[in-house]
Amino acid sequence: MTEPFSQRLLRWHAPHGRHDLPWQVNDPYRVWLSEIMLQQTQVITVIPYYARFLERFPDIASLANAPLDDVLALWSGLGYYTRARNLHAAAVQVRDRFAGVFPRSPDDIASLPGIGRSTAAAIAAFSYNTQAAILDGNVKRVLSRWASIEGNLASKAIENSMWALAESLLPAAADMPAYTQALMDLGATVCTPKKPACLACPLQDDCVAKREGRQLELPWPKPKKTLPERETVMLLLRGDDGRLLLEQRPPSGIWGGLWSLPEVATTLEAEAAMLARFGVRIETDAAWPPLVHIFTHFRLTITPLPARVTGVEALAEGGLRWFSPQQALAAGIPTPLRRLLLQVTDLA
DNA sequence: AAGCCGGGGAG
DNA sequence: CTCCCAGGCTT
Repeated sequence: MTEPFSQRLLRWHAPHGRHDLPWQVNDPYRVWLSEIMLQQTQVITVIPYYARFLERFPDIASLANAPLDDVLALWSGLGYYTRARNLHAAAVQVRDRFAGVFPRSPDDIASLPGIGRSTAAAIAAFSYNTQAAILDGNVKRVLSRWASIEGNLASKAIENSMWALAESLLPAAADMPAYTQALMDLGATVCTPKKPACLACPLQDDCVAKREGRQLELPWPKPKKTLPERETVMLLLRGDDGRLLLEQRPPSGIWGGLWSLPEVATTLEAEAAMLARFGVRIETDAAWPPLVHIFTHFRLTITPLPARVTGVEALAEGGLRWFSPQQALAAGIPTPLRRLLLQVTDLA
């Protein structure tokens, strides 16, 4: 009779798991913040953002009472900016709906914006020893191999069965924090996508994929599609004092809520478009060489177009604002603009 | 059920 | 280059 799934994981985790990550503390705010930052983002990337964020917003109250722009500025470069918007909105809800105390039940936690079933379970398990299962990319890979689950992991049927399996494997409440961490660590360090270290795995004895030698065939790969190509022209509108004119983007969509350069479809229509949209007269110079930015779902070619503003009376309208290069770098801006600004400041 | 939403690490 | 990461929300 082999030891239960959870006990083998716990026994493996004690010597081989990750025990010194900065958010491994008994504080729901820090756990929550880390879980949001870690959504679709690797640990090594998150660590410096997490430290800066916590220094500026040490508790939920300071986050709830801060302007959204300050939150976005600290999120700048991390991507998926809806996470920052939801994080701020959720802090406000904790303040107003839960009297400033982070909620305890998974359902209450998942009622906050940006927190779904898996993230709510992780927060509750780490903070309150709650017996709730997580189901993230790591767990899906581990379970799909261990139980030899075929099919597209994104499909509803597969997902439902994996939730049920994950719930059935939970240990006693006191073991939930270590168990939840162990599952993540196993997926990140042993049951990896490319070269799983099955001989180091505590689940190798009853892993169906291992037994059948099909570790590399599971989980099924996501159907891939070719990246669409898009193009845009970003206006480098500089004032006599060297400042740049930025436009705040709409709340939803790419780079939602961030400050970026005004965009037009083509270099030829730049002057007419700026006049029509903002009542601003500009004169353009020669375009700079384009730079390419890769998203998950498309490839964006950006042509920087330097220009001068010749009529400034309408600038209060339309979400436009002057930024010095240093101010812009400290604001919530998308990564390609950060790269572009570093070129500009080098030239200045 | 499928699409949208960033950026970067790793191989 | 490709794959995918401590997913959730919208349609």
